[in-house]
Amino acid sequence: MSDLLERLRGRGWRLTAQRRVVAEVLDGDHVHYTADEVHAKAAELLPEISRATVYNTLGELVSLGEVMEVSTDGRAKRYDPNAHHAHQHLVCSQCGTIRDVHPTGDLMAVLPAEERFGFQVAAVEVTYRGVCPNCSTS
Amino acid sequence: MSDLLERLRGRGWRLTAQRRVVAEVLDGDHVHYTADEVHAKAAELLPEISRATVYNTLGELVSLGEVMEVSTDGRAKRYDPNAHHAHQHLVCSQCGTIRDVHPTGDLMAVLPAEERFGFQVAAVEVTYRGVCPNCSTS
DNA sequence: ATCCTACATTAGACAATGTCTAAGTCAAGA
DNA sequence: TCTTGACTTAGACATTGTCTAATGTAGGAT
Repeated sequence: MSDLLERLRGRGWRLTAQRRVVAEVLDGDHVHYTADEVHAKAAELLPEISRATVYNTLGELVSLGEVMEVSTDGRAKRYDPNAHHAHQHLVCSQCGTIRDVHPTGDLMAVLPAEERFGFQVAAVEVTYRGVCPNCSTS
Repeated sequence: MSDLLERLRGRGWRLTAQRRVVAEVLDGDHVHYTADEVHAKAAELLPEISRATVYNTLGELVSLGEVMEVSTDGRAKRYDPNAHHAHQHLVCSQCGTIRDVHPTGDLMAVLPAEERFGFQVAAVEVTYRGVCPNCSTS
């Protein structure tokens, strides 16, 4: 993630303190924050950052393909910085914990041509749901 | 869908005009309405029906396993009455059209045990994304 | 057929999440 | 250092969903 900012600057991104902070919050593996969580954590580093800027910045990172948008529950969208490594998600039905997972095989190939209805299919998203070890013991 | 109401009455559901109308709106294949769309269509049949009742009724139908909740876009949830036939969804990235599709093979089986992190995995949801024939020609 | 009562419905306030606008600020090239 | 177009801000607004207290009613009991 450290070269993310350089990469974006190469694409004409103006480098501001706000964007730096948002990128810093999203740094790391297995990060799946909501926009408000990103805002809260960013505000610890840069108290005057506004909600609108966080939303704008997240939207730009998604458009640029640097961050994945995940909506596993129909509530707030979550932002996953692990966009450069294809993966899917495993979600706990009780506590909402999200793990990145890697199913085997070609998930696109299992959709037969006659089930594509003339669509040009470009992507597949998979969400596994279950109960995590923490929730199943308590 | 015609025996849905009977089935639910057998489970102790009180049969009201409002619930009848919501069930009628959801009748059919390839239906994927939002709660507000259901409300609008229900209000054509029963003008005084309230939003709260539609939300309540949809929530109950989901709990009872008669209707599936689908969130393909992080916006409004959609309600799919085709809950008794396992299927997945193919969504147009441009116009949002949703088709029911049936991938081959066992989607659960492609998640290796070492990728389950101790979860008891119960369900899998797949969303294919692409451009529909209508949008790709225009 | 009528009555009772627990369950269902209603209007509207409230909550959560996301979008937009107009005014002020600033990064980075000239 | 200056300038300018891109960025940020506060807060209004929009969308979607939830909750509450008052009122209505389905269906069993009589």
